[in-house]
Order: sequence, then C-alpha cells, then structure tokens
Amino acid sequence: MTEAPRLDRQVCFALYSASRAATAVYRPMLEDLGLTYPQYLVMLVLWESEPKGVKELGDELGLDSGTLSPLLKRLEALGFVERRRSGEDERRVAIHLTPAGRTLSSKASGIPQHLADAAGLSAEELEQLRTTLGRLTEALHRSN
Amino acid sequence: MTEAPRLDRQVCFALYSASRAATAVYRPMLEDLGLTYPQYLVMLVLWESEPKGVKELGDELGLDSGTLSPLLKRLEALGFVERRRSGEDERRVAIHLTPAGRTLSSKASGIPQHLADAAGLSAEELEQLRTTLGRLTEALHRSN
DNA sequence: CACAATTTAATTGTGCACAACTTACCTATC
DNA sequence: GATAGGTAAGTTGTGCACAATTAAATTGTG
Repeated sequence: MTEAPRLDRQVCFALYSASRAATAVYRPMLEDLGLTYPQYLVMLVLWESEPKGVKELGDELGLDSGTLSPLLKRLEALGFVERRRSGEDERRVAIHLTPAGRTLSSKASGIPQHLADAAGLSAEELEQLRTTLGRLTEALHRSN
Repeated sequence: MTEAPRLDRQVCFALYSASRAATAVYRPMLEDLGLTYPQYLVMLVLWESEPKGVKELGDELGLDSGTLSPLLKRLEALGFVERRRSGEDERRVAIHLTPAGRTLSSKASGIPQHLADAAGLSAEELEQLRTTLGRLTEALHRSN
C-alpha cells in the first residue's frame, strides 16, 4: 500500500507558500518605486556594487540570461540602469546604475524592516530562519 | 545617510532562493511523471480528496483561477483529471481524478523522502522549519 | 597564424503567478 | 417572476523562471 504524500506535511509547499506570501507583502511597497520583486533583487545587488555583468548578476541571484536579459531591458526602459557593451570584451554587457537608480536606494531602505514587522517572528527566530534556509539552499544545490 | 539593504541579509531572498532550489530538486523526478511542480501540488490536493471545485483548490493552494484554469486544462490534456460542469450549480466545475491520475499517486510516493534526504537537515530541523514557515506565512497573510 | 573549444548575452518557447475584466449562473428580496 | 447583488470560472495581458538554441567574441593549443 503506497500512501499519497500529504500536502500540509511538505516542506516544499511551506517554502513555496511563504515565498509567495513574502513577495505579496513587498508588492505594494515596490509598486510605489515602480519595481517588481525580481527587479528589486537586481537593484539590491547593484546598490552594493556596480557596474556588474549580466553573468555576475546571474551568479549572485541564481538567474540565467533568459530571465535577466528582458528584466534588465525593462529596468533600462524605467531609467534605473544603463546597459553598456564593454570595450575590452565585446561579449560583456556592463550594467550601470543611473542617478535615478541610485536615488531609489534610499526610498527602498525602509522595506526590509516592514517585512520583519509583518513576519510576526522574533529577531532571533528570523535570524535562525535565514541561517537554516541558507544551509538548505546550499545542500539542495549540492544534491543536483 | 540611508543604507542600501544588503541582499545577503534578506529573509525574503533566502526564501526565494530556497523555494527555487527545492523545485529544482523536484523537477527531474516530476519530469518522469510528466508533471510540473504546480501541477504536482494540485495532484497532491486531489489525492487527498476529490472531486474538488476550482475555487476549493485555489483556497488550499493560494492560487486563483487565472493560474488554475489553464493548469487544469493541461492536466486534463495529460489524462490525469477530468473537468465536469456541475449539474446542481452550473457555475461550478468539479475536478475528478482519472484512473491514470490515481495511479500516479503511488509513483509519486517516494518524492518527499528524496527531498528530505537532499535537504541536509535533521528530521527535527525540517519539522521546525516547516512549523516556522507556517507561522510566517500566516502572519504575512494577516498583515495584508 | 589557424581553428577548436569556451564564454557571454540574447532569443525562443512553455508554463506559472497575478491583476483586471468578462460571462454565466445563483440567490435574495420584493 | 423581475431584478439586484454576489459568486464561480474563464480570459487577457504582463512579467518572471527555465530549458534549449543561437550568435558573437575570446582563449587555448598545435
């Protein structure tokens, strides 16, 4: 007798639900900035250090050019980044922030705290969750 | 002075990454069954109890008809479910499993254990993670 | 130098998510 | 039994994810 796995017992469903619930909390705040959630992640990376190549961005976010190329074009159309074909290596496209893109950083600075407040978990629990998720992601990547 | 939030400090990015890493581990196994990950979630719900209306499925999974209607049509084209317009209430479409859809359940029974093995976490850690994620999802939904 | 192998982005095609809207149907109340 | 309000499912349009392929540039090796 084989048992059907129960939905409510699956860690994967818990991850999937929590991830979508978190982006749903971000959505109205990001809408004020004119960004989607994946666009916000790209901007987070660029706010730390820029310019960056498409490949570098992809490595940090775990996304490929099939996702990033059109996303970056939209960010460019919004006026937040500029895509410049590199002179030394013509294969590379360097993604630079525009002044508007840099300005956006300060407008976004309150967002993480808002999520932390909405999470209903203590600071320690959040910290532990982040650590556990990091270990999980690492292990899952290794298993492939 | 406003600081840019750091990507590697964000719980939301940890969730997003872990969720995508988990579905990536499922993908090759589900491919053998002919299912995508969201299709698998729908089948999990139906294996527990069927028939179910589109709305019921949506409530349990947190998905709307814009996602489910085409997904269910694909599951029907694959021969795993049948969509029957209800006689009593012509607005409702009842989703029934076909014999092939029921058979699939046993073929899928080993999948959760495989993820647990790949996760690199102890059973207690996994259980605690699931509980914490459940509380988090609840709180995030309430905050909207 | 030649040229095979690799690397970087972009493109194409499929399948979610989700917002906004439409259509059909049901139920209340009069 | 007309009709107002609500509900169920479907449709349309945008933006990810991700696999597979392509095109162009670079690097490594004989």
